[in-house]
Amino acid sequence: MSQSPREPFLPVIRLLAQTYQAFEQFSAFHVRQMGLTPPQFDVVATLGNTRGMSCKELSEKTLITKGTLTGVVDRLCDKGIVQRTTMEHDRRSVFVALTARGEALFEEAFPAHLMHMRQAFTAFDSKDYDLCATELKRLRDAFTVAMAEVPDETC
Amino acid sequence: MSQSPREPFLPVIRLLAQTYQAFEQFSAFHVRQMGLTPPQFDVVATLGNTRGMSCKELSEKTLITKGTLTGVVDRLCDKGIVQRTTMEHDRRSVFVALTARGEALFEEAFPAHLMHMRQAFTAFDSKDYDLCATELKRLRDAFTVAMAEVPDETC
DNA sequence: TATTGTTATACTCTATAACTATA
DNA sequence: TATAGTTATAGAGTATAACAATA
Repeated sequence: MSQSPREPFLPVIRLLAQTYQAFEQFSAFHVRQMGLTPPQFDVVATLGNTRGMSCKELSEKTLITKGTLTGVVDRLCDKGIVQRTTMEHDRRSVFVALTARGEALFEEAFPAHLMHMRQAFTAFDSKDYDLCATELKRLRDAFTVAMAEVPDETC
Repeated sequence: MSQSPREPFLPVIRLLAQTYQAFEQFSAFHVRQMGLTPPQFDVVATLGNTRGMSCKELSEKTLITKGTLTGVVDRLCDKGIVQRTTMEHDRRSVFVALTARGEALFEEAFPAHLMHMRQAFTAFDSKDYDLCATELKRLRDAFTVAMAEVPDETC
């Protein structure tokens, strides 16, 4: 039923979507068991093993836009997992860091999450990882380059 | 700064997330220019070149759960892009199809979207597509298998 | 009883832009 | 003026479960 591949990238796009959805489903399933949403877990994982960072930096690393990040951080504050402090040298900046409780959650949840994810890779050897990483990198860069060339079209 | 790769799958997961985000950004940018959200476009693209299908089938193809799908289809109905009809032989089912206007949108928007997406793949040859597809398939199946083995853990 | 779809909750995230306070 | 964050809007998608109609 599939047409002749006049658009040879279509299967790749479809596969990428399917792969990500499968990953998301598998990952989010476990994340929610820890009482976090995927974006919240993303923030916690980013703050883990650091002393904290500004909202700007956090936004860049998680790719969550600043407006949305405020809300996500709000909810993590409510849960007592992260805390905000204004920075001394630039009082426009807000420093976000894990609380003691957040640290504890990270120490426990992150390894547990790794263990969960590891189950998906039991059949992979180091050559497989390399191949996979190489192809993903190529794809990622293709989209990134294409996106960088587009924005002018907006106006 | 990156630790020794005790978890060799971590780079792969990170790359997958980055790749999908880059794709999403590039794709959604164009989808929104057509006045649709990504899930709405997904539905329109699935209905395109078909005579329509039940919500159940639509839900399976788009991976949008039935509860959410009702809302997405509602909004597409409001826009006059799809229409619902109850099915004769099984009156529990609802048949969803593009309207004439929806068809027109599809005929115009889908090729335009393909052209947009094609820009990301200018550097790919047929060998690249194959490699990429192979690795994505392996990853997708790994997550799918792992997910299938997990649910019992829930109880 | 099982299935299809809608409804009802209650959140969470999203985009966008205006706004505040610094710098 | 420019930057970092927050707030304000207005949607839109999500999970979940209860529900109605039909099979």
